[in-house]
Amino acid sequence: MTQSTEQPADRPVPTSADVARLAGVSRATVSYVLNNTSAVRISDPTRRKVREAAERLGYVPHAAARSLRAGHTRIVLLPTAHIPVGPLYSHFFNELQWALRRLDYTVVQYGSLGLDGDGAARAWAELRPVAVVSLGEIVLTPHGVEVLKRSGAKAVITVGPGRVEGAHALVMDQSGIGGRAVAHLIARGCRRIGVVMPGEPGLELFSGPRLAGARAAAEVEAGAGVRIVPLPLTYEEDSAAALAARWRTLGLDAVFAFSDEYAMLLMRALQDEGISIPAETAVIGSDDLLLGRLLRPRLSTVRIDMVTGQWLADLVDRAVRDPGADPKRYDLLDSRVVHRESS
Amino acid sequence: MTQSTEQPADRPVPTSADVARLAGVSRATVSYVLNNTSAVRISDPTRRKVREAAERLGYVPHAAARSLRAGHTRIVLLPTAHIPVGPLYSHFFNELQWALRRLDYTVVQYGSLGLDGDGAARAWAELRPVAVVSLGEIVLTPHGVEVLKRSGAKAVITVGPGRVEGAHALVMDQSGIGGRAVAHLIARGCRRIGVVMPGEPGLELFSGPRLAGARAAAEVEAGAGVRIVPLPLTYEEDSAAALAARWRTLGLDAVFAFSDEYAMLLMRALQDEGISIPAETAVIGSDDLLLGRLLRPRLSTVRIDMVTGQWLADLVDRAVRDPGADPKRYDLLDSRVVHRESS
DNA sequence: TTGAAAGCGATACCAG
DNA sequence: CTGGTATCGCTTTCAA
Repeated sequence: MTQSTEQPADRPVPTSADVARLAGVSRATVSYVLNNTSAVRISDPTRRKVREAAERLGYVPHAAARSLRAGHTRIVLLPTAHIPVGPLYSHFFNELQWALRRLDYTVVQYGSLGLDGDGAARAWAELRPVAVVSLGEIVLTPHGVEVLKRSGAKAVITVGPGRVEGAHALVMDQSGIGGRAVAHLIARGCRRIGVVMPGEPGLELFSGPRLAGARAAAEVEAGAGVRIVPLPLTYEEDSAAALAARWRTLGLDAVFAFSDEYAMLLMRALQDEGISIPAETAVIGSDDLLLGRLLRPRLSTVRIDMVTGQWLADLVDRAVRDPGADPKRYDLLDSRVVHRESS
Repeated sequence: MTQSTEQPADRPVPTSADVARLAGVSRATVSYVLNNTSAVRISDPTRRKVREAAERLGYVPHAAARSLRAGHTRIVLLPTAHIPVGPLYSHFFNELQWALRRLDYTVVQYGSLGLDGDGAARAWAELRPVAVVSLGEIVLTPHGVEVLKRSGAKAVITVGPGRVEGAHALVMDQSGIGGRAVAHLIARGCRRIGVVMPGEPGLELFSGPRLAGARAAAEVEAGAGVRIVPLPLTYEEDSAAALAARWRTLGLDAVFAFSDEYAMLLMRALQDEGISIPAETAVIGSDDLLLGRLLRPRLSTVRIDMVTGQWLADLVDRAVRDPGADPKRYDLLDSRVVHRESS
C-alpha cells in the first residue's frame, strides 16, 4: 500500500490555497466559485480553471474550518446513555435521524457515560451544536440548558418523563400506559393484578412510571379493593418458568405484562403450567406488535401512538429557526387499549 | 424567557481570551491550565485564578477550533443509508457506538441520501473523520476510499457483502445462512423448498445473498433434484394469509422463512390453514430469537454468531493507531443450524 | 513561570 | 471581476 495510486500516500491534505495556486487565482476566488456565491460574478473561464484544479487535487473543504469561520454549525446532538430498546422506540429514533439529515443537519450521536447532567452539558457544548435533543436518560438541569444555549444552541429539546426549565419538552406519559391497562383489567372484573417489571437495565424509565400509573388507576376504583403486585421478570425462559411455577400461590387474576414481548414470554409459561387465559388469568401487553395478533388467544394490548420522527425533526427545525419562542410542552405519545382475546 | 437568569441571553459565547482577560493572564496560560499541560509548570495561584474565571464565565472550549489547530479529529463516521432492522443488528450497532465512545471517539451518524459512492465519500471527508465504518448500504469505491484517506482518515472499514480495495473489510456471509438452512432441510428429506423474500425495503442486502446461498446448497445435492422457490412476503397478516391460502398449490415441503419473525408470521398462517408443521411443511427461521423457542412446534432456526460491537470498536482503534497496516479481511458472522421441532 | 505571536482552513469585506 | 487581508478560537513554539 505504499503507493497504491499515482500519489504519495502521506501527501498533505489539499487546501483551498493549493487549489488557488494550481488554478492561478486567489483563495477568495476559489471560495466564490466553489460556493457559487451569487453576490459576485466570476468569469466562466476562471470558474472552469478553479473547478478543474479542485478536481485534480481531490480538494474537499474542511467542515471545522468552515464552521469556525461561520460561527455556527448544523450539528444536532443526540445524546444517548442507555439505548432505546424495542422496535417502536428504535424505529422512531431512526426516522428522526433520517429526517434531520434530510433537513441538512449533521446528526451526532453522543454516548455520555459517567457524566452527570452538567458535565454532560459541557461536553456537548464543545461541539457547538445548533440543537440538542436529549432522549431522556441524562437528566438535564436548567443550568445545563443555560450552558448549551450560551454555547450557541438555538434549541434544546428533552424527551422524557418531565420537563426542564428553558427547554422544549416532549413529555412521554408512560404512566398513562399502565393506567389504561389496569383500568381495562378492572373493567373486565379483575381485582388482583400483577404488573411485570423487566429486570433488564435501561427499562426503569418505562417500568417505574407504568407501575405508578397502574397503582393510580387502582386507587381510582378504591371501593373495589383492587391490589397491584409488581412482578420482577427478566426476558428469559427460565425466569418466566419460575414465575409461572409459583403463579397460583400469588392468587392473581390478571397481569399487565409491560410489553407484548414480555407478555408472550409469560403467556407461554403460564399455558405450559396449565393456566388458562383469560379464564384463570387475563393478560395484557403493550405496543400492539404484530406478534401479539399471532398468539392464541390473541393478545390484548395497549396501543401506543407516538409522534413520528419526522414530526420531531420538524419541531427541531422550527425551534432552530425561531430561537426566541417560549419553550413549549408537547406530548410524545398517546395510548389506548386494544381489546382482543387474552383479557 | 428574556432574562431567565442573571445574564443577558445573547451575550457572545465566551472564549479563552475572555477567560484570560478576567484572570489577568495570557491566553497561552489559560490553555496550559485548562489542558493540564505537563510540559509547563504553572503556579498554583495562577491555576486557581484561571479556573475560577473559566467557571464564572461558563467557558466551554470550541471543539472545531481545537481540531482545526490540532490537524485531526477523533470523529468516527458511521454512514447509514437504510437502517439496520431487527434486534440482532440494532443491538450490534448500539454496542458499537458505546464502545467507540468509551474509547473517546466522537460518533457521527451520517445519513447519506441520494449520494452515490464517491459523492458520499466527499461529503464524509468534509468532517475529516479519523475513521469511517461503512455499514454496507453505500457502495464505497476504491476511489472513495482514496479520498477519505487523503482527507486524513486513518482507517476505513466496510461492513457488508464484499470488500473494497484499500479498506479493511468485515465480510458478512449472508449466503452461508441460506445455505445452511437449506442443507439442513435437504438432510431432513425435503425436496421442494420455499425461501421467503421480505418485501420491506432495505432487506435486499440480506435476502438476495441468502437466496443465492440456498440455491448453491441445492446445487450441491443436484442428484436429489431439489427445487428452490422464492416466496415474496411482507410482514403483515394479510400477506401471510394470502400466501398460506395458495400454499398447497405450490407443492412445497419446506420453507426457509428469512428470520424467526417472518417464520412466526408464516407458521401461524399455515397452521390456520390446517397445514401441519413439520409433517406437511417444515419451517426454519434465523436469528435464534427467544420468540422461536416459545412457539409450538418450537422453531428450528439458524443461529447467527456475530462479532460484538466492542470487537469492531477495538478493530477501529487498532487500525487508527496503525494506519500503515495492510487492509485485512475479517468475518462478521458465523452461522449454524439449531434444530428444534419445526423441521 | 508567563507572554507574544504564528498559524490551522475557509470566508467575506473592501480595494483595486 | 478579482486579489489582499482580517478573522473565527485555540494550541504551541520561542523569547523574555
